[in-house]
Amino acid sequence: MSRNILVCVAWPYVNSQPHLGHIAGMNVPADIFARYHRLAGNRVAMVSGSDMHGTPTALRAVDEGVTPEDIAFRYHEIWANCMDQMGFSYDLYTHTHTKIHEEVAQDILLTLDKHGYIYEDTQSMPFSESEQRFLSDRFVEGICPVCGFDGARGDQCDGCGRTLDPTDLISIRSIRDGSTPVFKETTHLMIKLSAFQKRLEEWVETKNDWRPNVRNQTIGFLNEGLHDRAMTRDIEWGVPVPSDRFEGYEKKRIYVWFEAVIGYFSATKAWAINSGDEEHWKEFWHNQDAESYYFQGKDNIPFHTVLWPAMLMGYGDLNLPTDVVANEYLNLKGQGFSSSRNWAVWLPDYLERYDVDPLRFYLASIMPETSDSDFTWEGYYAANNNVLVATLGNFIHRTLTITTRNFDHKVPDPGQLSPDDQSIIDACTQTLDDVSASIETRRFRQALNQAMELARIGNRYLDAEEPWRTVRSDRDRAAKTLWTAINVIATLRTVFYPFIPFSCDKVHDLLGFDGAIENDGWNRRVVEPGSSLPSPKPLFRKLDPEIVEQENERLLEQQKGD
RNA sequence: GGCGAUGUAGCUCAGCAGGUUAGAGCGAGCGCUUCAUAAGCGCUAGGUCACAAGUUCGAGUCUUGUCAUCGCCA
Repeated sequence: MSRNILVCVAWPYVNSQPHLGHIAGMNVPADIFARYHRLAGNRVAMVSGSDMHGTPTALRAVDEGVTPEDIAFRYHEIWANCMDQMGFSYDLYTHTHTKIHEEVAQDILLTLDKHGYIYEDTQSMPFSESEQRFLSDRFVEGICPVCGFDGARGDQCDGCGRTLDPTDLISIRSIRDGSTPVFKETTHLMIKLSAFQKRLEEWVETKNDWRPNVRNQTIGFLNEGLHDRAMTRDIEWGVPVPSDRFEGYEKKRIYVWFEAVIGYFSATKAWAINSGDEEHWKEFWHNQDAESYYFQGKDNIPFHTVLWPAMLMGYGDLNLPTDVVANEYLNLKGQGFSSSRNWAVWLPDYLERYDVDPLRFYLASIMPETSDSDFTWEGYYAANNNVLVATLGNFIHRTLTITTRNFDHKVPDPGQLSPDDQSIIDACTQTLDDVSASIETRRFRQALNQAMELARIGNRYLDAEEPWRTVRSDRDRAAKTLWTAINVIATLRTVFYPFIPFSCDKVHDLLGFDGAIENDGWNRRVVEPGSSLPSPKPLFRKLDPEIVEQENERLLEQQKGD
């Protein structure tokens, strides 16, 4: 029975270009998951896009003296291009500065209000008299009252890490013009999160298959008790507050924490409209059998396991997350990726010089599923040359080379398989089942290892059967061996497709298959005896060992040059 | 400060309803093979399972405490 699978990927804010740390824990697993499900015959909607209204984007605009739109669209374009080049198979990759997103976000706000979950409250906020505007937390700085660091922001001190309130800052000033703000009362809309406490607790209780950190952190968050939160703020950049319902909010916007998550919903609607069936989104949000998976970083867990579900509950009749797949972080040579310090392998830069699949493969193999992991060029090099080329690529290439040379570019007819041959075919079936089960339960590294194990089985099988020898002494024997090995390749094509789709398309062609892989389903497409095979070409490029040194140099240069 | 996750061979990780000599892949050493992008296959070496105390006939596997890393909250 075909299922409806909604794949939601975190919305990056667009204040820099993407680097490997951004994609390793979110886009890569989400795409593996989505491609697997499509191949398995399920209906998938995979959506995400740029969070245009994030504070970092507005801050960068201040730094550069341009508008937030300029920054947001500049980087959105780069992101969208990279997503495409990486083969991340979004059904829609959009952004939050669209008409439909605005409408949907406002509709959610108004509906929550109609259901009694919105109220007004006043708070004291820094106000710039020179600019006649309120300054949100990140737009003021001053001396930290705890450690004395001069440059602490309104929300946090970078000197000691302490969380702050703007009122705590000594010698508070605006980061925009250095003027000293005064504190003024301002009114905001609040969401009554406390109303959802019990329902959320009961709901989370049922989620036994969530990863331990997701589940426990959510329970911990709920145990502290939910506090109502402001969901508007004094800023010009963002989604306007509906003026026919709320007066005096012309210069306020919906708070980005509230609005950005709505992107999952608005993007599904936008995708449905694009696809020509406006109601199609309901199959993923209303249909109670639909499943939804949210791929996130570990810093975002409560937003997706508590706040967003609360909003959905308050709105009514929308599906809550099936699972929130939160990954840890990818580091770079032991240190966290940092845009500001230019400590990063930038994706556009990578894509200019290297292939996509080796990166997808390496990132999947070191996916930070249970703890932070580390990208190194040594590791990348080794994964490419010692595993991708040596184990997988070599198995495929040696099999096809012997076959095409000795059987006139035709798939040999195996006749009756021996028990040894049959056990290899059984291993193919087993691998399909194993990889499927691992991806279903979101264990991506394990799935990848299980897939690679089949290539090792294939290599051992060839070494044991020695078809290059039997092709002269016992041609029927060689035919059985090679037909069997080619069927292993057909299986590898399937089980690796979620991870390295570009290479699997090539394998599909090397096997002389027609049509698209996705039409073949999650199975071993049986290779027909007598069908013709093109001349094999190596799937992967071997890397020169020197690239390790070069790339490490490059990282240092990049930092210096910044 | 509170909460959560993580800490197992050089590297990446399994193992955790407690039970024979702690496993895999990569890397290293040795050997075999030559169909293959000098790729493949086999064997070997390599671990005080972060540290300490405790429960138990028996603990990477349970309890408590400590330390380290990362994240969240205050």
